[in-house]
Amino acid sequence: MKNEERLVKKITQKSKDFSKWYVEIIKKAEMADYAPIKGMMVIRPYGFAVWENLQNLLDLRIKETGHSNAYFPLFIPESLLEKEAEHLEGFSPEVAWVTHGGKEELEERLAVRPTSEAIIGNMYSKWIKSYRDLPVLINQWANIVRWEKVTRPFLRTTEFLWQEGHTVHETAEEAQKETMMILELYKEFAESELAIPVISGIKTEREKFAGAEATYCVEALMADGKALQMGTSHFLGQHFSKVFNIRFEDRNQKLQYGWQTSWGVSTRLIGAVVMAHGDDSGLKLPPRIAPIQVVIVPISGGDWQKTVLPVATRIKDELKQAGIRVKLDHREEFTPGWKFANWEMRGVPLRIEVGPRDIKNNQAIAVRRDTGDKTPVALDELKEKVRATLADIQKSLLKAAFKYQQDNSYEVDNFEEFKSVLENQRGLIKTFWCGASACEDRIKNETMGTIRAVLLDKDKSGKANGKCILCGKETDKLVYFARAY
RNA sequence: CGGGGAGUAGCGUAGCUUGGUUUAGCGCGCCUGCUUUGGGAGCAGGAGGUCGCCGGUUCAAAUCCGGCCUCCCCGACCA
Repeated sequence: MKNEERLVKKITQKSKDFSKWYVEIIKKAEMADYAPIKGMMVIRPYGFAVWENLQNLLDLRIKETGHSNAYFPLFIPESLLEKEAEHLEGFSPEVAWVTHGGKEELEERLAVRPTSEAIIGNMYSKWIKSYRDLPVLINQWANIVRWEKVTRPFLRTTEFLWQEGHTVHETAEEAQKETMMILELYKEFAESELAIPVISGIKTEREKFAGAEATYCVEALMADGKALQMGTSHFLGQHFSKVFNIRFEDRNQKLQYGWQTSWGVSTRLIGAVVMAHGDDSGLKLPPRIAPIQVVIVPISGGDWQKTVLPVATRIKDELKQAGIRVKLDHREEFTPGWKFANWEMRGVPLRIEVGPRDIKNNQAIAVRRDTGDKTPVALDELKEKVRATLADIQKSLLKAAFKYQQDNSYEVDNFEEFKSVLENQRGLIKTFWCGASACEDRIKNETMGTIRAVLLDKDKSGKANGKCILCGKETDKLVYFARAY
């Protein structure tokens, strides 16, 4: 008990003030820091290393499914952004404009991209002439600027990093298939790499991407009971191809407009990882994306440099050779206890302690960040044990997050109960909705709950019909409600 | 964007109401030395500040006034 108190003495408790806890962890773990411009942050090396790991793992999947990376301009001429009316209307409140080059005012304002459909559509119209040019499967990793009014590190920042895929297909079916394939890819990625279980579905008219025919999404439930959108996959139909004139001659020698998709995930995912797994001692990073998977803390004291350090160094080399991201913390200016707490703050999944006692027994102590379990491990089994434990930590983080999601999911069918859940427990509410924007709006006004996703048929598991939670009308739309970020 | 709160050393803060007693104080951290080191070490000595920025009032401003910037909370808006 006393130990636990000491561990948490410097951090705001997660349960007491979630948003303060969140910001504090991000700053203390040196993930990010505020920049002197509203809503902008610096992603510090430790945070950026998480992003790089996450990026590599996702990039691999994007390429495995046939896409290539490219890079398009940061600026979009106003005339291009204006072409798709809904798109412009949706984004115009958040666009940052460049009006001058040096001292001269520009003839035409340039938007700093809030997303790249317009500039990419413009280029695609030049590149696509025949069905033989299709499909076009391009992704770009880029920065985006949206002038948001309320910002929070990683979750919503004025500038953020993301990937955006932009594809063009011969047929609606093929584009639809791509949209769904990416949705599944995001879901699999979130669960197996970030250890965050997600729900998926389609957005309502109100919530869909400006200019899309349909928006599909993956959403996760955070520790404060609010939902966070983790990624979106849009079926764009021919909205953009018509205004950007992306036409091709099809197999029957007829001119046709291309069918498009776009999809993206951002640095927001880092915020999701922080919120989903962290606790009162700091971050808990899933081993798959942790910049440091194993930290070795030698117990200093006496002639440790001659006895303990060589063994610790040997362990480091062995693990490194096995492809494990390992760090040996041999700093003399800090005591072991301080290092324990510090690496816990940074969310390193596994700690290995080596001291004089261990050396006598030819062992080391392995301590898990997720459970706190301490286990002696024989030195000659260490490599295999570490590998297995990291895999197990990855699994158990997902399991714990999944349990949380289950424990905070509700199925209700009367509005009073619905209101009470959103007011008190929060969490995800599965219920029926008639499909009318009027009901959606009223529910939002009265409860602050929004429809995060309309379940796809395949996820409904037998529940075909029910009554709208608000108006009682018979409907087949099963939806997830939640308060959202 | 509206309402409320805040900004003093790397972090947390006292001082502000009632301007001068402050050479701006304290805790943690930092530096040096010695002793320590299995859950945030101890002692001794030391360094570190344009009091968010700009301007005004005054003999005198961290303190009073105005403008601006940034952060937090509540709402509106929004991927």
